[in-house]
Amino acid sequence: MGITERKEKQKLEIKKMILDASMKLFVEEGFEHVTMRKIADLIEYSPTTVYLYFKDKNEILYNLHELGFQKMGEKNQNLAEIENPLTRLFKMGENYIEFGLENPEFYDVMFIQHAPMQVLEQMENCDWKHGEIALNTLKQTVEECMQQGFLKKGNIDAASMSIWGMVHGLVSLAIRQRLDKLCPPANNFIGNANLKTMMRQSLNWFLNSVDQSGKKK
Amino acid sequence: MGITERKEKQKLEIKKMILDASMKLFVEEGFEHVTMRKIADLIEYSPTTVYLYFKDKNEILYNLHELGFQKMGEKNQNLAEIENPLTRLFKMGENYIEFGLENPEFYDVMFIQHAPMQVLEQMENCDWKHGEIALNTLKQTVEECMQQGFLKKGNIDAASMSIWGMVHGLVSLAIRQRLDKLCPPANNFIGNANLKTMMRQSLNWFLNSVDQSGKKK
DNA sequence: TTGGAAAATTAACGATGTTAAGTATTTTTA
DNA sequence: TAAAAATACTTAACATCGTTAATTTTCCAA
Repeated sequence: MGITERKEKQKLEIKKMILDASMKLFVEEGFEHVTMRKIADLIEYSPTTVYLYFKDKNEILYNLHELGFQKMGEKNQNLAEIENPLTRLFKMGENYIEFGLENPEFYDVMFIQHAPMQVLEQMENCDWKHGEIALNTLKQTVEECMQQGFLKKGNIDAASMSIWGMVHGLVSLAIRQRLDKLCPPANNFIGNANLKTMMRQSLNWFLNSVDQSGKKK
Repeated sequence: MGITERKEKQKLEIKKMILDASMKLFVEEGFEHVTMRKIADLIEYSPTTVYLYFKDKNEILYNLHELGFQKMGEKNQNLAEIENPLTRLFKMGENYIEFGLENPEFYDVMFIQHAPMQVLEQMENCDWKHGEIALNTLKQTVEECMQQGFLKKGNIDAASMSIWGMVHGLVSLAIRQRLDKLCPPANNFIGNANLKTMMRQSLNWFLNSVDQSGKKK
């Protein structure tokens, strides 16, 4: 029955068009410019048509949040080959910060906006799959670090949360303009080298202080 | 000329009424329920009257953000008496986390929402005074910790940002529902003891790992 | 008492997300 | 192939939002 098959393909195509349009809007014009009507304009359909493919705006944002995790995953492909778990941990942090500063709109919908979590709450299996996966790879690395004496042994969950918290804290403060006026040269902006350098220094200080393996280097 | 004086007092009173109404709304009903019309309803004036006392909604939110810092300052009065800088640092973190979990709406407008920073950008002297003051007391404590050998000596700014980043990261992840599904007992909610305990453990692990003063205790 | 400033209101504009009802289009059935 | 049924899409509308312009009411001074 090739006919329903084709129809489903068309349906998926339009879904993709909608998501592409949303992405274009929020990457190029920022989050608040992602509106149902502008999306409809871009794909040249009427606003209500969008509702035939997505339940509501939150569902669109949920899908964008998923695409964000996909994009972040791609950036993290350079981690697998790093043997030393502490070096890997540092690179993970560096990747995370870079991703956030380079893709502030994606970062926003992944870790700051309410919308995707609201969608999650109304699903039958309402786990935050993407968050769990990401956190688990962090935990794994933290565990390796503890086993090899790079990190003080202790509650792996607590330690992982510290580290995630730290990098998320830096990135989200930057994205929400809390560091613009605080970091030395007054004219910082997201993507600015100064900001990134400062954040890398913070990460560096943290991991150096935390490193228990005698004096490394 | 007591007449213009009284008028100014009345003007201030209405300003206060507006801010009180806004606070009531966002504390009791959450951020997105703070609307100009609801504020007007509460103070029993027409919506446009609010604009005679505040330039726009952002300016109201800016004032709420200021009140938040005031409230946070009150909570931190228990710090002055703590001699040991590392103990003080821990208490600072604990206070910060508690404040965030107990006043999520205040925390939101202080450290997450765009609005207050947008107001700042259009002021002549556009420093983020409140942020700077708070960060400076943190820096001071970090410096003391370094001088007394509790923390690895290094860039004070970087170290301070690490610590602020960490606690802000934890609180903002919690406030934006990123920890609800992640922390063991599935039914976490803001204000929940589990969440708070987990965060304290993270803070604890962090500061213990970072502590350089031989084996304390 | 009246004229003018100050304070407050009404009405409206252009957005927003979303729903209900109606129209085209396409597919299935007789 | 023509009628019936299902699908796809649009138009119109609702309630809400922040905000501005024009208008009315209130109040004080000459």
